[in-house]
Amino acid sequence: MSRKVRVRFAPSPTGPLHIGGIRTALFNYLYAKKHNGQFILRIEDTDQSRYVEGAEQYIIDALAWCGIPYDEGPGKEGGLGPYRQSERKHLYRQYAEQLITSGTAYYAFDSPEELDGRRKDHEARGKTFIYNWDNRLKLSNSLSLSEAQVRTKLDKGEGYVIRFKTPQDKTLSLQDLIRGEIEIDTNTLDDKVLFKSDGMPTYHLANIVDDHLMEISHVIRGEEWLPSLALHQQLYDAFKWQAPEFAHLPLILKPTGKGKLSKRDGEKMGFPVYPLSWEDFKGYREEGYFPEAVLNFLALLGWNPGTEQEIFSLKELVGSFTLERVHKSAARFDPDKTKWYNHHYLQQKGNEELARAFQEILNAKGFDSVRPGSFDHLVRVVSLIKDRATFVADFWELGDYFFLGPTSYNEKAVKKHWKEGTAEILRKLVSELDLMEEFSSERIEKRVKSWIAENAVSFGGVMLPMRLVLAGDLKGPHLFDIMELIGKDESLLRIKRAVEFL
RNA sequence: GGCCCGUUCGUCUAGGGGUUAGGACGCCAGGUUUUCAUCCUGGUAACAGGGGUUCGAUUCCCCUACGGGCUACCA
Repeated sequence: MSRKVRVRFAPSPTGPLHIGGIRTALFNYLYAKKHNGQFILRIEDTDQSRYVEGAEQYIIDALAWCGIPYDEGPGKEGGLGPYRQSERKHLYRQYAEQLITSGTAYYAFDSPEELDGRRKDHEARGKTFIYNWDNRLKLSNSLSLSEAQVRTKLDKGEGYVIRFKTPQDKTLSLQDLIRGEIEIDTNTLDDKVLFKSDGMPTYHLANIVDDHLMEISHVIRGEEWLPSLALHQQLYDAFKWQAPEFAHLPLILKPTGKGKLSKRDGEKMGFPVYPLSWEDFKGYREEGYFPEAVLNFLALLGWNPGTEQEIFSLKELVGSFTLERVHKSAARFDPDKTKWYNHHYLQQKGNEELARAFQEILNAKGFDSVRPGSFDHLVRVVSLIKDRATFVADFWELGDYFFLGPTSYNEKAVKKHWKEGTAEILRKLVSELDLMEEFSSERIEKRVKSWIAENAVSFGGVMLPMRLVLAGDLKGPHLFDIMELIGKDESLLRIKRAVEFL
């Protein structure tokens, strides 16, 4: 009864994958790995007119960046390929014809223009035209025409499509792993095109044929496919093939407003909807998100383990994932939570790793070395500021004063903390600190504290202005740590400069 | 319009015939930090509405409303 688990992610290369697609891929991957099965990538490029250059590579790169590798797919033959439908083109016609022979499909000669005309006509009258049991005998097809007429048309090479002949007056009982039983009255269905006049199959045919040939056991896809389930199930029955099990995932909706998430939302609201950048649209990778954060967030959108655990590694997800716990209802995408996850994962990273990433940003800004010293120094900087960072790129904003003296001072802070005697106090303190040999955080702290005590000045009256002149603002980690890291000369220079300036 | 799917705090969600309806994000407050942030503690806030069934319904059923999807020789 139970088959070997083989699932597939089957995107169409019509553009970049967005995070909804990534989540579908992820759930397929999790299900496969949970059951020691295979995760297959199949490129559904049967519509030549919508093919977008680079989209397939994008899909492959995106999956790789996310860390959900496929076991079989383009460039990774598994014996049941090829995995690009355009390369399987020759396979499909025979299956469509097989259905004609068995009486479950028929040739239709109506031109797209004719059909379009009918649709418009019906629409004008407030009705909807669908090609179905009710009207197919009034249309031009091998059901309404005589055998001789059909023969003639075919011989003449007239364009045709092959349509599925939906049965009449039947109630279909469909099973969905997430939604349970769904009943459909076949009279509400239309006779879908299976094979197009350009010699290519439609999605429906290619999908069923390939899933069968590739021995797919479970079809896990977005909810937008739910209406097609009736057709697909009937196709399996018509071929007398064992159908895979189906699971339709809830959709991902935009953060606010109506509708499902689209690429425009990210643009408007300032968060990525794509894993990788695509043209003008920024990707998660480029915005500084970690793949583990994206995956963790996506996994909890529409699924939960039933416990209060929120942090999951991919491995843990594989262990906990079940389709039974996938939701029925659509989920709104929440950019804030994604950031929270990223903050969490950033804290998990080692300082060296983060320093290396930060180094790249510094290089780009023209700092090839931070201070004589460098990498170790950078690691220390990172260790001091990382807990307040969500992205590696935040490090600059958070710690620019480690690399550059302030070019301006926070006005409000100056107004509040730069009093009349402040300059004089700092001038004296500089002379005091100048005597120091070992300029370590600990020593500086000791020295400053005792100096404050001896001179009977207030702590805040010294510390706040000092911070202001060293960092340009009232922000940052322990002041003496900052001083040690930027060094004695630079520290004193900054103070002197400020005393003159302010 | 037709068909289908759905509906617990603002958001992601747990729960399930009798609960103070739990957690997380966000937000707010307090604490820590003589700064800012992190962090810690606390707080705010929800069962769409109406009918049933039942001793009792947020939980089961029906209707309505609302949300969403599909309705192509696109996937």
